[in-house]
Amino acid sequence: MGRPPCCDKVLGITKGPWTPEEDLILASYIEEHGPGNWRSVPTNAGLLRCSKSCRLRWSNYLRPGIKRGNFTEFEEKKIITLQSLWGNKWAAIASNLPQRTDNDIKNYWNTHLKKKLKKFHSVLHPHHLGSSSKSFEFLNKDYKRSYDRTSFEYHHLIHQASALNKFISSTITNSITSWSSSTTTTYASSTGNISRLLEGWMRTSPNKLKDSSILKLQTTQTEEKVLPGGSDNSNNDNHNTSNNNLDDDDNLIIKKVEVQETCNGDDYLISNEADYLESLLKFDSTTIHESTSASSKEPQTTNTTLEDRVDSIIETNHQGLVEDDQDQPPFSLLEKCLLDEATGQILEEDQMEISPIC
DNA sequence: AAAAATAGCAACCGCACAACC
DNA sequence: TGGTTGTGCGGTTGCTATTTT
Repeated sequence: MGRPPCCDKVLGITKGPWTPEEDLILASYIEEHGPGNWRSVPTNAGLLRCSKSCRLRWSNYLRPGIKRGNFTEFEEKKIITLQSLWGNKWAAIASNLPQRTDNDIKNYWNTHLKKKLKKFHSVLHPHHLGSSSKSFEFLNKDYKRSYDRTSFEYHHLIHQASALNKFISSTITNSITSWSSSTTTTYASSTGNISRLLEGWMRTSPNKLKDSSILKLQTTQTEEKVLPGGSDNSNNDNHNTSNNNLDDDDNLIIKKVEVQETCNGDDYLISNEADYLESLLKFDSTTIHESTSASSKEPQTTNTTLEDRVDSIIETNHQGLVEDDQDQPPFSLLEKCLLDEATGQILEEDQMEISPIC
């Protein structure tokens, strides 16, 4: 069976980068008719593009409300956290960052965050160099099954979670200064995006739009100001990013020294596991109850052994994954710890809770 | 100053799945 | 019930800009 050939196999279909004219045509059409029925969009709008290409262009670039440019430290830590929980579920992650597209997040992960995590992994496991491309999959994997508390994996998870927690805290703290000085740009509408495009296009092709009606359209249809600097702005963003990367590299070096200083023996593992488990137990039992078991109203006892408590945490976490109809997202305490301790007031900062993965 | 290497990102590709007929 | 279509999604590619040599 299988799908018939995509329309982009048809001769005469334009591929490659979109021109400002095409963007304008598409945006105008969507604004008039609304998104949907993409099959008919190229024909009706008079575009020599495949429907898929139109949909992607709209959803990843022209759609109103898309924020482009630098990711904030809050967005960054949210991506790191969610990726560690869900893996490469970019659409799900993007749903928690409404102004970002899945493609944008994916690119940012692949070009920035993955490198940071790779370095982090190499610091943690210098003897496992080269196997760090999936640094945090241990969380995602372990998230999906129950644990044997006597197993090596269990202790390894606790250890890595502790290290991850510290890493995120360190990265966030170190990046706050650099990120806070950078600015992000919100493109409130598709016409705003097109204005930016036109600006950039005119810079590279100053003669192209000399008498273009599109230019007139741009200046008359939108009251929005083109950002000062236009494409230069993005260049500045790139510079900022580069500087940030340098900063992060320095921070990672410092971090490496710190880790090496504290990783001098087995005591490190034991003490940190103990510390981390202790930190887990500091959570109010009501919080555990509310975040993982909305259906049960029974109060949680706090007079239990450490092992029992951890078992309870993991068990409720596991159940949380199974029960789809819960009001609360299936967040484990471990994950909540990572989230809260690593990011400070992550939820308070933004008044936005993380949606459960579908 | 020029060539090579690298980074960043927009766009493409192909699979999966649900809705529809 | 099975085929077709539309859409969503994640992985990958290829172009351009920037940095390094």
